[in-house]
Amino acid sequence: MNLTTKLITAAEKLFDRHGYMATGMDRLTEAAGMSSRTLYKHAGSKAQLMALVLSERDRRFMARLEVESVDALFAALEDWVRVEGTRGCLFLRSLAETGGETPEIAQAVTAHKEAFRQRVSDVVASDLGREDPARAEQILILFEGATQAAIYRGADAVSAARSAAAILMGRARS
Amino acid sequence: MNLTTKLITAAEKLFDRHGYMATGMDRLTEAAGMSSRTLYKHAGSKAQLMALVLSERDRRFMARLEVESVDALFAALEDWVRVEGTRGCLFLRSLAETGGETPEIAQAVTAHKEAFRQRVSDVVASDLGREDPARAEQILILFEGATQAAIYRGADAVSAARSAAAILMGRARS
DNA sequence: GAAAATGTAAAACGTTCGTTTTATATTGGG
DNA sequence: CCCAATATAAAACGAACGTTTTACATTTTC
Repeated sequence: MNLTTKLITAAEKLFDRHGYMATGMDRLTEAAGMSSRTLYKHAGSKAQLMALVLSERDRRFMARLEVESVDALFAALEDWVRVEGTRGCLFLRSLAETGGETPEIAQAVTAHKEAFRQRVSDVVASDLGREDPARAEQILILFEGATQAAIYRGADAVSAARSAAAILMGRARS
Repeated sequence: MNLTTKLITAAEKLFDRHGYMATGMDRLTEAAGMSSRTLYKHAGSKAQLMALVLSERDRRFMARLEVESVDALFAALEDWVRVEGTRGCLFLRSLAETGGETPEIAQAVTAHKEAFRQRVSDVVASDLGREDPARAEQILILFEGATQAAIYRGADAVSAARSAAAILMGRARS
């Protein structure tokens, strides 16, 4: 495990658990086990570090969504929250914390959300055997809602979303 | 308009637009048009100010949800995002920004979300003429999802959630 | 019209912020 | 074996953080 990977892993955990702005560079350097000089050589700045974290998280999250049915999509989310916990969407959280005014972060969020939207759309199309943009938008909303509601309703929120999605997909098939 | 109201109004706007942690006390005092001494006499601390903001927002938000049908619930959300914009749920955002480690804030969020859950449950019951906890959970998730998705999908996310809710409620009636 | 309450401006508290610098140690490749 | 390259520790940068204090002005109230 190289230093950059170690840094990004430590940073993701701290940003996720305590927030982006609330996490100081001293905590970052300590958790990553490196000097601030080395940290800045690898990341450039705090905002760029956040962007690196988001990029890595996008890779890891999207890899889990390589499925072909809407039901498998929510099963994947159930796995995700079991492993990663229920602290909401790190992308939208980082956007909110910076007021959308940090270019590197805003850009990483936009890229991820567009890829995510496209993935949901593809999964719906694969499931139905045809495109259905309106239904895909509804499934996306259930997915986001499950992520958000799970913060205070727990993992049950995901299974509730899963069954709602099954009803909507059933309606699309008939 | 008394000073406390003026302070809370200014603080809500700044916290919402730029984030809680990213908003310094100097910006707060300037926007509220008062000295820091007066601000601290009214709010006590920054965390208590955030709790006051959340309490006021709860009052304003819940007042809009005094409806009797699920469709009216989403119509109310459409009005809300038209007036307040699409920056997500300030309650869950404040919780995330503080890592859930600030008691005043965590408590305000818990209280609001429980009241919100109860309201959704009541609206579903009023709409169906009977309790339906599972359906209420699904509607809650659509509501949260619309709020969250609207950040990057715009206000259309709310109407998509609205039509999904209509399908789920139709299913519950038959 | 004195007293109490409530406001102001401004400086200072010690701490932490993100970032850079200086100087030194370790280490892998030609 | 030496030389880049790459790491380290530690101090320092000015600025901003949340908060408190000092000193003074204004308004409200009995």
